[in-house]
Amino acid sequence: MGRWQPDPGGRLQQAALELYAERGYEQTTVAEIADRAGLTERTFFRHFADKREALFRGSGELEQLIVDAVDAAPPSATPIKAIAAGLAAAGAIFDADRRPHSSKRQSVIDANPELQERELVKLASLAAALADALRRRDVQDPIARLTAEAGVAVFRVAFERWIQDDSDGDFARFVNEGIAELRTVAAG
Amino acid sequence: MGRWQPDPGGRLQQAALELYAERGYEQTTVAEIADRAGLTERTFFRHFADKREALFRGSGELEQLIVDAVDAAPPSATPIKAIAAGLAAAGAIFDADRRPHSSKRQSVIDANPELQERELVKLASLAAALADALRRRDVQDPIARLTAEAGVAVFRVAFERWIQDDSDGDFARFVNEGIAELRTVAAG
DNA sequence: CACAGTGATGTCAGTTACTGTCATCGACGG
DNA sequence: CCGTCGATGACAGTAACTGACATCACTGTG
Repeated sequence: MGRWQPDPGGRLQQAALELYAERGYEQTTVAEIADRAGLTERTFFRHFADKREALFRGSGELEQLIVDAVDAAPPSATPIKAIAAGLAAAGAIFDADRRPHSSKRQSVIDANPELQERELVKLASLAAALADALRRRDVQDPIARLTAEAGVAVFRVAFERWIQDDSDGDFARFVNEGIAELRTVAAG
Repeated sequence: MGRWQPDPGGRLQQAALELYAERGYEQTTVAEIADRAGLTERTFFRHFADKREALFRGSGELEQLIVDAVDAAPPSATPIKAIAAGLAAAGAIFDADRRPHSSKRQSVIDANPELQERELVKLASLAAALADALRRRDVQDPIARLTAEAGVAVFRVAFERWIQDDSDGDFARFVNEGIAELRTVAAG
């Protein structure tokens, strides 16, 4: 059948997103996803650890992009500024990937608790990676960890605003807004 | 058989914690848990939505306790101070529940990604509830949300320190330390 | 142009989490 | 003593996920 057609992982991801959006995550079986991609259920599980992961392809690359940007921040930058620079770099993916795709994917996630659960894992992974990046900048714990967690909170707020935004603002702008608000919070 | 013996939910929770600790979460089947509790697998799923939930009994009550304490904080308290008061109130459960139990439970969670995933959900639920509590205090978004997220980060750090602490410090002390460090972070 | 090697896929059997349905038990009020 | 009711048991079924092995298509080598 579909043996040796290109990018099986990508086809599976696309099929999963479509089916999750069409009939809901729970109402979709892995066999159906594999069918639409011209593959078998067994092959699905060779590309993705479980049914949820099909929606989180590329999350590793996004994390790496952000971490690299934190590493690239000048040594003189404070921890929170380094994090801000890292998060702003995510715009390179988001602004290219385009909002419609991100929006569709996010609405699928928002409609299902299991997928939200997995999203939390990805964000926690990001937080851990950011904390590590700060430690490489000789930031001590718990400053490193708290800054990383706060940074992820800013990331979430910024992403949400970016998705809902009409005025075609770029992602970095929303990050900077969130950082400014974080300062206000902690000063209280 | 074990019909009509008291507190079936509690017995199931206890059996689950023991088995997860003895042979690991994945190596334990729900049927085994139910067996040890003198019940059937079907009854397990009447008390818990899934295999993971057996370890998170009472998380709702903990959340309620914290939220109530936030609500009880004086109107003059800043958002971050109200959150601090709420988190400190969790000591009423932790200091009573005693560290050995919390410690055993946490080591089981730390040994398994699926359980960590569920723990993240509970923390996210806490964050959402804290944000709601702040909004009831007329705190606007995104201040409410960011403060709540930062508060949960403080909670995690405090809990970790409390578990590892030798000197019998109470939970509230670690919360206040974390809050102080959060201020340092954001000022950077 | 054969042909062996290699990695990805298909096939199949099996385990287990989880659900729906109905029978049954034990407490409790009348 | 009896009927009601909530909790449990018994049983069948679905679907996620895994292990083992066969098979396909591409690769290079002669």
